[in-house]
Amino acid sequence: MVSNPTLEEVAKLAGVSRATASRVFTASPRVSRQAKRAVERAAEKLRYVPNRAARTLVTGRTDSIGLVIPEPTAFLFGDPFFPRLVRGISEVLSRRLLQLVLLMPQSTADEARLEGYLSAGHVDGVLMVSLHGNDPLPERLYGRGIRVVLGGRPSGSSPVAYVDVDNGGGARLAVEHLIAGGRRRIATITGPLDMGAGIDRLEGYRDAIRAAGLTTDASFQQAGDFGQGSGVVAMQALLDRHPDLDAVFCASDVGREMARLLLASLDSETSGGKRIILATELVVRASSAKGGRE
Amino acid sequence: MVSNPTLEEVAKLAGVSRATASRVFTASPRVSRQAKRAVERAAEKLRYVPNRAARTLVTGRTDSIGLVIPEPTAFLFGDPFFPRLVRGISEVLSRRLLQLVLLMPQSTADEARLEGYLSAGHVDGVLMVSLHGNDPLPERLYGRGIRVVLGGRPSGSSPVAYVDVDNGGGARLAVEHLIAGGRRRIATITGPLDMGAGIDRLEGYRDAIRAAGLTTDASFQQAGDFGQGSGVVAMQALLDRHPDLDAVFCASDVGREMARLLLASLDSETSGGKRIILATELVVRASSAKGGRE
DNA sequence: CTGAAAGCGCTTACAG
DNA sequence: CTGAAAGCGCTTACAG
Repeated sequence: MVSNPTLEEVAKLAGVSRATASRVFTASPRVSRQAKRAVERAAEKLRYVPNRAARTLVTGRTDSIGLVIPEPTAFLFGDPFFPRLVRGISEVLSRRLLQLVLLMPQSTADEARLEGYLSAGHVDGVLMVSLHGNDPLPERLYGRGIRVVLGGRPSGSSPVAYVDVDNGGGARLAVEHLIAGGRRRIATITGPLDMGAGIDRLEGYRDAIRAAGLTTDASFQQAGDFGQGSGVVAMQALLDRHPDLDAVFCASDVGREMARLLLASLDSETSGGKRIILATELVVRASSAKGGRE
Repeated sequence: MVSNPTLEEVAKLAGVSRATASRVFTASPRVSRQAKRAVERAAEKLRYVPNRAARTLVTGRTDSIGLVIPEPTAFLFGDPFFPRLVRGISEVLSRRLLQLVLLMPQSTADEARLEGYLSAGHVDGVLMVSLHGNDPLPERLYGRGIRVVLGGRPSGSSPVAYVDVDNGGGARLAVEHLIAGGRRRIATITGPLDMGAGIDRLEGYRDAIRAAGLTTDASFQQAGDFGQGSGVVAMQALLDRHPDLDAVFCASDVGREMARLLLASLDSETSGGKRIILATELVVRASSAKGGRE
């Protein structure tokens, strides 16, 4: 921290009390225009910026929000999902003058320290996305009374609020579309099965296959991680097992639209409800048409 | 923030004074084992976490470091340079129990708010990378007495400390290698010319060309932004103008090694010196060999 | 080793 | 509209 001028000094220069000076910076209406002017002038001259720690200590607010993404950065930066997410969240918060603070724990030790950081009152609330299986952080924070909202249903049951899209429905829709197009030997490259999104999409795939009376066994399913690398490998494995596949439902594909929906929901001030599931819509692309095998 | 238990409550439960309790959390040696034990026990029971704002207010430290990357997130996440950078910095800080806080201003308004955030004492120091031309933020922070270190020389002159690699020397080396390999019609796709790295690499290219007595004019130079998309476009433009090119020096190529060097230097505790320029070494790849035009 | 006390820089009832 | 005063939750000389 820096030896900034204090409110006291600003007040003195402006010829008012500290209380009045403070009111100017908290945008209180109870200040005369003269006083306001004098304080603003003094602040400008001294290049005053209110000390955040002091303000937070009394107000209990920090005006910043943490976005926690517990993914290895390499993976994180390779995924087209995240830029949109970060940018969208950033815009929403920006409009409310909230500071977005990105936190990317890279190890268990990092997560432990992060819990301390968040518990100590550094932020007013926490958003967490890309949560895997048994990550205990959300519930621990929740247990401390910290506001936390998850992007994506956690894989287990949890009291923590979350926002999600209808992954199961979206997957079902997609696979039904393939079936309607005449495909019969439909495999799937799943997402990570320790994530709600991965589980739900696989479930949707199965539902559609089952409903159509098609046979499918585990050999038609191959795990991926929503990433491109794993997709290539998985595709290879599927083709080795079933050279005559006529379609593959790729769980990661749903991911593009998710960001948009997630953000749309963030924007709608959903602090009341606990669970928010948004409808999905099917986006039909060329590769699902007859003849394509891309 | 949350209604955490206070130090006072912990002290009471432990049967000691607030001062003694505090000493336990600041790891002061002046505490008896009994007292320490009692305080730790009480803290655990109450799930106590020291209030950061209060501690910061008296110590003046936050134990967190801001990493400012003023790039549009889309671009940012597409660049292989950043994950390594973030991960590396994260590791260094993690070892010292410092919290890394990523800040990505997306607009001028964001930058203005960010200046306030950083000036208000939220972090103990600021790292900034990927600085473009006339960004005033570094100097403004510097003017406030905030510790700031830039990754990469700023394009203009500035009193702000920075760490950089020898971009000019690296570029020269690369082009000399091409010349030694018999290339004569060597073009360059530059980096952004409002960044030190872009400028310096172009300068190195020119030096090598000139020293070899080769002719080169502006038509052999095409601006890029270190990104892949701009590279494709630039390459097209160069080939349109000079279909007989026999080599292209691509400024972005040097970028891979930069991250490594930058991080190596961060790790060497360089708070004393103002300017740090690291030597570059040439990495020869297949595409520079005779016959390649990749 | 321990505690009483001062103080970090703000905000905000409270009483004019 | 304004100011004196209390208080937010800590740390840290200071004096034992």
